[in-house]
Amino acid sequence: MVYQSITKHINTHINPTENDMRIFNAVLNEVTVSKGQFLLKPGTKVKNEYFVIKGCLKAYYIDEKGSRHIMQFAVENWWIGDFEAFYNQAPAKLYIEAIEDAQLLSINYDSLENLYKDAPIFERYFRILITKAFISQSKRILSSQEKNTQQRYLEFCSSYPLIEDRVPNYDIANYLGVSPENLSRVRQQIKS
Amino acid sequence: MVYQSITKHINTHINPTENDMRIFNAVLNEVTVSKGQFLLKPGTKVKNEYFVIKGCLKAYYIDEKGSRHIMQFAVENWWIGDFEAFYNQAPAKLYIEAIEDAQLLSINYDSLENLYKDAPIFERYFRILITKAFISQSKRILSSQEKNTQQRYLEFCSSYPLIEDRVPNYDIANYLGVSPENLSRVRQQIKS
DNA sequence: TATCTTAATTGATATAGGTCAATGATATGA
DNA sequence: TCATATCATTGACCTATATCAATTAAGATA
Repeated sequence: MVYQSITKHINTHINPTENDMRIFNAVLNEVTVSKGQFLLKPGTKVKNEYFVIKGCLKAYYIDEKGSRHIMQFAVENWWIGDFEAFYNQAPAKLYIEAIEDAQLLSINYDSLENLYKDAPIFERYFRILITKAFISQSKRILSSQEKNTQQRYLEFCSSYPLIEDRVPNYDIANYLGVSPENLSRVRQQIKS
Repeated sequence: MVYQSITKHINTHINPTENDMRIFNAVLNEVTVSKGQFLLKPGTKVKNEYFVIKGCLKAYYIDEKGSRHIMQFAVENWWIGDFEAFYNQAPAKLYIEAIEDAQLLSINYDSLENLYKDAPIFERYFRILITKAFISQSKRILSSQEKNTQQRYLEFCSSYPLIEDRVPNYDIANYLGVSPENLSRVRQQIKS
């Protein structure tokens, strides 16, 4: 059943009552998106954040020069969204695109605010999640300053083995902030 | 009085009762540190996070090669700490050093966990703060991928005018992940 | 004020990684 | 199965920035 994975995820972070969980499940909606399709495009108002039940997605920004920058990948049991736009209830800046057919649960902004009122323990759940996201972003910043492409690629592969073999190399290169040509050469070096 | 600035900061994010504030103020401790002194060094267990009442500080990491990487500056009304180590109750990886004589309020880990129990609205306060920190980190990552040194420097100056004229240029260069020589040349270009 | 230390600048050179272009290799879909 | 599009690799060349070294400027201290 679709709520199984998110229930498990929640229980690894907080201890909600059955009632808390009833309230929580009631605000979720099921969403599916097929490979290559978009969950979000820039300019549209960001109503939802998404929890991945099945599949693989990427969130990216396209700058004025037309260059793409992948902010985040998501696979099973990850949350994904345009966090800034969601938080500020502003138009999206990001694309969210399915790399594989995906099944998700969505929560919308107003429901979430109500949830915080009706079941405040979820304030804690999301505080913990955002804390962890903050910490991994800190590592990403440090890594990009401290390490060269090869070290960052190897680090990516060992940190996210479930992602590495499900997304194309040029997306990994992009996430790391290097050109696909450069990543290709680095991968050659690693082999030899 | 020392609690004035933090009380104001809290009230811009949440609406605590007087009792909530009493509980909160009771867990804070006053700390002072003079220019060049350390609030934290790697290896020591991270007991506290700090709110800046007065002064300017930097948090940085020194990697295996001996290179320094500034993760964060803090001036009045900012929180600073080794967030990862604090969250995991692990030994510090960061130095926190005063750039100016500083006056701070500290909150320790156990007190904070108790605070969440006794005055759960602070779960919301810190969720909001960490959300904002997450968003500005996202921007930092994007900026480092999308923009050259000059653009990043100008962006830094306009985003953090209160910091720009209080910290040395080589610290700004370091925060941006470029060499001081490079920043110096970029600053010349901007003038002309 | 003079001295010492720290920070900023400037010059010369090296290099990681970017860009452009072409070719190979895989997938995808009729 | 063949045709087409997508992705990965390779080569040649270029550029932003790093690094090393020296000099100048600005702060701090006695």
